[in-house]
Amino acid sequence: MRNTRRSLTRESAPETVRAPFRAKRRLLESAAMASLLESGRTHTCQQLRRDHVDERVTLFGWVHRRRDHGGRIFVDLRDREGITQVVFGPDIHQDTHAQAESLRSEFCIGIAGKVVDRGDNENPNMETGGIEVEVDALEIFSASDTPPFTISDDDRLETNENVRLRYRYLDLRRPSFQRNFATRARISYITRRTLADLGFYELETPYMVKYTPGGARNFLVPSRLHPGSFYALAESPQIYKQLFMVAGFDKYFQITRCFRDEDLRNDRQPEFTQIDVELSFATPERVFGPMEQLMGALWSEILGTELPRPFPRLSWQEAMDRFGSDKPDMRFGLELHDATAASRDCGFRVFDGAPCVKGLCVPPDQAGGLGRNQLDKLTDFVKKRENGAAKGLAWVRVAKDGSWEAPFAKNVKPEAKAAITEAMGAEPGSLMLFIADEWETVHTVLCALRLHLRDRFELVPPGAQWRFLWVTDFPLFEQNDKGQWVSSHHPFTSPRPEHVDLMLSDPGVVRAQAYDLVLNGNEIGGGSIRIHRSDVQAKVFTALGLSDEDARAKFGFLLDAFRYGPPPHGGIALGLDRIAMLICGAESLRDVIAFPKTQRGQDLMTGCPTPADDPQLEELYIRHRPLPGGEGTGESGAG
RNA sequence: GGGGCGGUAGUUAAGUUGGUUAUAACGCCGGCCUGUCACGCCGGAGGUCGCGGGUUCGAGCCCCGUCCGCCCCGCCA
Repeated sequence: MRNTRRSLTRESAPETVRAPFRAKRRLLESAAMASLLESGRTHTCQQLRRDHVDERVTLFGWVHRRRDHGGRIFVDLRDREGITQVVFGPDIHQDTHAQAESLRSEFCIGIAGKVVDRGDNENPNMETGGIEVEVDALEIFSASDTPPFTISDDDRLETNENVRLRYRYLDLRRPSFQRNFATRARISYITRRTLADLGFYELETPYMVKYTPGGARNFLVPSRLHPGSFYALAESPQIYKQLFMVAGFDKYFQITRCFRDEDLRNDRQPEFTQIDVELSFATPERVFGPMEQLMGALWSEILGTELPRPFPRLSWQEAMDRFGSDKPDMRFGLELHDATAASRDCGFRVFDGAPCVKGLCVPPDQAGGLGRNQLDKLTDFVKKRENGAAKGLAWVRVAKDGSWEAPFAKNVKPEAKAAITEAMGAEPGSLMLFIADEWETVHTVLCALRLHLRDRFELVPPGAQWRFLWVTDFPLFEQNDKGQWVSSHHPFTSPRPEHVDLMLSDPGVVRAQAYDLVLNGNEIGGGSIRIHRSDVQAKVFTALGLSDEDARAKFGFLLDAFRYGPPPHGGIALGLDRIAMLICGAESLRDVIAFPKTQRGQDLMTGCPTPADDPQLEELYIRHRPLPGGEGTGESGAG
């Protein structure tokens, strides 16, 4: 449907006029076909330089752009490596020049000819701009419909994402994508080489696994052989890699796909790739070492950057206190300051009534950029975060004499003002921004505000900075919205040994031997030391409110395995897609995943997911309920 | 589940208070052109204004609903 009109305009009119010419050209094409493809290309479209002048070369690629001057036709020939200008002319080769008149964008062709120096006509904007190829043989491997958008990295030709996703194979032809996927391939290669050299076995685990409750929502796969039963797509190889340790494999890694049926984001896809690692006789440091080595190899070989090692470590508590985040962006300051103690009984009801009062102190040189209007916008910003958890933003401008300019200034006792100003590290001209609320709200909102100001004031100095960070000692448990204790990481995470006895009496303070690898505010990996002692595991299940029967039903096979001499072990999983995104400088995960899904989980190219046929469903003994808002016809496909 | 931005020619966009034949650029088609490199010049074709309903003498524009894309919160390590 979509190309009918275009092909008509292209084909119909000239077909009659040019029929004899075309017949002749077909003969020429078929004659060339045998030779060029057969003999193969001699170079890529990136290689030729002045050194190659006078050589006879063969290039294969796509018509990137065509400039027809009548007596001269210039074609920019593009392959995955680069672009080379090739030129046709009657004085170079009469028939080939005539043949080249039919070339259009994205035709896939092969050319042969002589490399010539462009002399004064060189193009300094092209790496191959010093030369061109004078073509004496052209082979059109295949023609192309007019592409729906121009294959280019030029911002001025930017196309809507839905169109690009529908023609993903064309979008991927752009030079920037070609580069990203070349980089991604190198990341995979360097990862395999580095970890293999360190003695890790690359082993595979199943994708179709037993459903385990908790954590992310699973995709389900119905079993035909067991009607009414389902596999789950693995949300991670977690349990299997632990069983590898029980099996005595000692060190394992895998570059593997994981599946999670949760809502999508810029940096979250329903299927994504992890570098999954586990090792026996592990301590956190024995996990960090190889991972730092891996990161070092990636950054060194791909970006030419030598990362300072070891990476800094920060406890979860300190990360939260100072940055309000368990994945702080360490490239700039603007840390959180605690004014809770200083503002006790200060007279301002909002502060007095809050369990936690903390804030950011914007230094004088940036504070000037925040007028009343801007502050109102910041207030709106914080009110909208976390489903509107924060009730407002309190701001104070510190005047030259240290006095306060703030809507509520006269409510606050003078001695409290001084104490708060001091606690915030403010000086004359500073702007203090406070959130007074529950501990969690204060920190999450200030974290969001901190990142917002980072972007607003461009607080990250220009130039690539890579601030890796290990965040350690996460809480072992957290409370869900029903007040139940649940695992922060997963139930096999080991508590710090000295906290084992606190698990039942004071679960909230127990810290886990769990850690995240953070880079510039992005979580790029996370892992833990696992529990290998059944008495400790039993206490965790008790703390989680899991009965023996429940635990056996859910994880019986693992508990059984752990009765046979499990080694102490631990590991980590790194997000390969996110790492690729950061190394490539991409803004979205979609830029480093070849065939991504949209935010609603669809593949716009294939149109999936699609309703299943009745016979398929019948075979699986599946019948779905009436669809929301529909008649139950399964009508939910793309429109 | 919630908030925000967007959807007009193949593509990117403009479109006034609701008013006659919906504009432009790029692309496409035809012609010309031997040094372009975002080639240039002349001519031409191309529209279900996302979809459905409503208000109106009249809707791209106003109202209601709905679909799709992106960003964010919840959710998710």
